[in-house]
Amino acid sequence: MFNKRVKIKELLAQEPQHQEVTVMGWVRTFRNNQFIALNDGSTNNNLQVVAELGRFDEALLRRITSSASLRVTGKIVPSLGKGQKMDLQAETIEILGDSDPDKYPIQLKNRPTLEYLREVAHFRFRTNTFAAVFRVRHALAFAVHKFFNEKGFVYLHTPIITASDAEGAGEMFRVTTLPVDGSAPRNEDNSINFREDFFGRSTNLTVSGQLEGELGATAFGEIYTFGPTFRAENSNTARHLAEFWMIEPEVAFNDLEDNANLAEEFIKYIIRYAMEHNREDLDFLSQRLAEEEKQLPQDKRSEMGLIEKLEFVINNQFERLTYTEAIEILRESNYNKKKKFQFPVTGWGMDLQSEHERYLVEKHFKKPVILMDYPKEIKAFYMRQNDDGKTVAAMDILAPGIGEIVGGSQREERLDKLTERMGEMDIPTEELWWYLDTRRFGTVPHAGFGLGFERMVQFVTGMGNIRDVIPFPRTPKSAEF
RNA sequence: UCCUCCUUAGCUCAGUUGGUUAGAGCAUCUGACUGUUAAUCAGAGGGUCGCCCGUUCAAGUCGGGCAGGGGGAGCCA
Repeated sequence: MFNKRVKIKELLAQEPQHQEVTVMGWVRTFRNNQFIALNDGSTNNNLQVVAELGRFDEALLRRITSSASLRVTGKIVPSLGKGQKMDLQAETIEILGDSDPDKYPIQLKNRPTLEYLREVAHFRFRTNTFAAVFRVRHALAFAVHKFFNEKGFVYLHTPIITASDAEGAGEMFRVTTLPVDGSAPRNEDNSINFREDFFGRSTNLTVSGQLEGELGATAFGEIYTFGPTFRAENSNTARHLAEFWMIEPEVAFNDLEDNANLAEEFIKYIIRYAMEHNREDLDFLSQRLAEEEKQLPQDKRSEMGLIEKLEFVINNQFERLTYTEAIEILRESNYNKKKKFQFPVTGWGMDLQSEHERYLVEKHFKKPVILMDYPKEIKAFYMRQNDDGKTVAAMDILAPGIGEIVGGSQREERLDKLTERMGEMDIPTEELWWYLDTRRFGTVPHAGFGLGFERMVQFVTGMGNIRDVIPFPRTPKSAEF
């Protein structure tokens, strides 16, 4: 009985010809004691249910309130009104669940802010903006798997609990079953004795699946991971989360250029997929963004609308240049000469500040930029050393409005070079014996990258805050829901 | 973690140089109307002005501390 319902999205695609249907969903608005805008989450477009005057009990109509859930049966007829092509002429209306309008926290007519909706995140999917965002998120996630599957990659589940703390990718969350009240077993020097812990050693939540990914790549040829990642950094920004989802492909026999090609093709593919399958939601989000930007001063508004921006990205080559070239552009820029940068461009070897990256992406090139070959001092130990002795085969992709969306590199496959670098950077080689073994037995050139999924969702939906593109955000001092 | 701004009704916000009973729109409730499109019209209820301490005859308003949130920065994806 219940599964006989028709989805509103399918219904709206049909022609009204007095077909008998059952729909179920949640009330968005109830106008004129007669017209119910019903939404079932399949689309932002509501079905107009008409409860003919006098046909239904006063007591029943009283219960049709914002977000009450209904089962309605009736006939689909051409609408007499102007805003929609069809109505559902209700024959029976059943309240599945009441919603007390005095207590329900979201009144759509009040234009609740994104910040407020974050406080009632358990209901925010019932708003058009969040419904659109999370349907697009779904499409992008699905496209990730589709892309790699079509290319023959193996989806490898790397561990969420890891023992190595040698990756240097940031602060970690400890995983333990030892008591936290001070009664944990101690060593002679009073440090915690983790041999007594669940895993018999100190463990953490993963900050990256890359090292394990490399183990897969050097057997399957190409793998990707797509899973949760955890960073215990005290980062309070619109683009950081303590728990986020990362996609990490790793490919044997690829060099840095292959790596950049893969990343660019991948990004374009998943955007195109969302454009083809979720056009309505993207149109809605594009409009939402335009509305929001109307309130900004002219010079702060985007030059392109959301749809326009996405089309531009999928139809144009990303700009590729080396770190060294980027430093030159920045040094020669009028911005730098007029001392408009907060951090002056001092010269080769400096780490790029986000204002520098933004200048390159948003002012100079006005498109996504792939920066390659960074000084080895500012990059991780596993990146392949270039012949110049100064740089490593690193690659960052910077997206307009978001900043770094991809970080990757060709990996150092030469055992001696790798261990030498680990020594210089105080990375314990003993702990990573299994990682180094790939360089001892059949080592191959290989490369990979990490793409922050939420940042990608931000880019595609135009949402300014990363907390609004993950269903239940985890950030410092915040883990409700 | 640093800089900066904010916190007043269920929501979004006004609130003057400190001064009597703190306002509006929307939401909610009651009534009217009935092919509406954020329906409309009339009326009603709704406040420990984030929390604590201080200055003052008097604090929503001034000062200090704390908490939460926004924007920017760092770390990064």
